[in-house]
Parts: sequence; structure tokens; C-alpha cells
Amino acid sequence: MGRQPCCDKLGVKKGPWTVEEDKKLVNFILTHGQCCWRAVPKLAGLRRCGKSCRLRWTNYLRPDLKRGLLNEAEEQLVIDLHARLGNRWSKIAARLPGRTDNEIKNHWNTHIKKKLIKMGIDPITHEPLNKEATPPNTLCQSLDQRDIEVNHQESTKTCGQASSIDNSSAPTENSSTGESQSLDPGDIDLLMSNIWPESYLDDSLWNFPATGEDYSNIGSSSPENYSEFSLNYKDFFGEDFGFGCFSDMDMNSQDMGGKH
DNA sequence: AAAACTGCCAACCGCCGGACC
DNA sequence: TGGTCCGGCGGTTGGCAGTTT
Repeated sequence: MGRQPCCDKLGVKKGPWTVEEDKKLVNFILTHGQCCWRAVPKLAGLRRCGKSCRLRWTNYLRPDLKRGLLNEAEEQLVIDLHARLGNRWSKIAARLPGRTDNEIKNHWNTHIKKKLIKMGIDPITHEPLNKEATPPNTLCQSLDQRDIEVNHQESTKTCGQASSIDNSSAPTENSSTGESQSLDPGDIDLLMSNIWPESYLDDSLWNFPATGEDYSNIGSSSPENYSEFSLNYKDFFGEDFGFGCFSDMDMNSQDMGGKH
């Protein structure tokens, strides 16, 4: 009988997100938390499929995202993790706080891969290119037998170092082109600086458990952060936000935790 | 100046696995 | 136990921006 499509194809919008759609989605997530993505578009008044909403949130709108290119340390960590985990981007991303699997995957395909090839290293096997290609299972076997947990700890440590080194990963010119189609570059900068305030770039905030990828509590677990985040949104979108949620949120931010 | 090319990244697609009934 | 739903994952693509010719 086949599965139902993830969304009703009729009337479902595709392509780049507009600022208005972002507003609606952010407003909804901030108000209700992350729950039942399938229902989100309908409840948030979006003509998008739930999957699209989830991706937009996790890959772009989440307040805890680091922006900008991966720095050297992060890149090295990605290479190291890729050698051990292969193309398990989500697992790799879990070791790089503030980075998404999509971002890492893109960076791998556009930068690291080429860099490794240039260095004479096979990006798949991580063996020298002039050597006989090593089959993937052999690679796994050839990895030293150190406990994977030890590796994780090392990786996490490295990651922490990366974060402390990385001051260049603050919001930069980096931005998608799609979502900002109706914005001037200056507006984009303003948006970024408001959505990702400095406090979110504070390295100390990136020390959450490496395996804990649950961002559903963003803001709600920390009323202060939540308030700050919402206030910054409010600053940017102004009174014209259209949902009047922020005033309530500011007043009731401490209640947000139980709304999931 | 304009066409062609290249790089980059946001977003989509299809599949998979876990949860639930 | 099997069917269905849903979230998540990895691969791929479309299109914009920048660079080269």
C-alpha cells in the first residue's frame, strides 16, 4: 500500500524560505517548543511540509548554531572523526557543538575532500592515495583498537579547544542566499547579529554534553537565554511580528519548559 | 561588459529505524 | 506480530554569487 507522503504535496511550498516564513516558524517553535513536526506547518500557518520546517529549524534557525566556516581545529576533528565513523555526519556533528550535519557534510564535500586529495590522502579510506586502496572494512580493522569512548573524549577535548581557539566563527558575511531574498545585505547582518547574539557565541555555552543533541529545550531550559533570544528576535522583527507572542513570552518565559 | 565557468550551500528526496497501536 | 507513523539521516540537486575568460 505504500507509505503516505510526509506531507500533502498539494499546496505545499518548496524552495528558499522567506523572512516571513522564518518568523512564523520561529514564533511557533518559541511558543510551543519542538513537537510533532508534521503538525507544525498547519499550526504555524505555513504552507510547508513538516520535514522542511524541521530542516529549516535545525539547519538554520536554531539559536545555538555557530556560523561561519569551520576553523582548522574543527576541520581536523572532522577528518579524524570521519576516519573513524565514515559518512555518519550526524554523529560527527554531535561532536561539534553548534555545527549541523548538513554544514559539515557540505564542508567536507567542498573543502576537506579536495584538501585531502591535494595532500595525497584518499578522502574515503584516509590512506595515502598512492597506496593500494584499502577497503572500508579493512580500514575499520586497521584503526587502532583504542576504546571508542577514549576517542570520543579526545574528540570532545579537541572540540573544546577548537571552540576556544575559534573566534573567527562568529557570525560573518556567511548567510544563505535563499532565505534572504527580500533582504538587503545590511538587513542580513542585522538579522544575524540579532538572532545569534554574542552570548550564544560565548565558548562557555558550547560545553553541553557531546552526545546530547536535544535542542528541544533551547531557551525553555534556560529562561534567561530564552528571554534573551526572544528579545533579540523581537528587536529585529519589531512590533510588526504579527503574532504578539513575545510580550507573552517575556512575561511567561519561565513557563515555557512545560509546553512541549 | 558579458558570457561561461566554478564554488558553495540551502533545501529536497528517499530510505531507514524506532515507537506506537 | 505486522502495519503505520514519524523523525532522522545521508545523498543529491538547484540556484545564487563570485571568478575567470
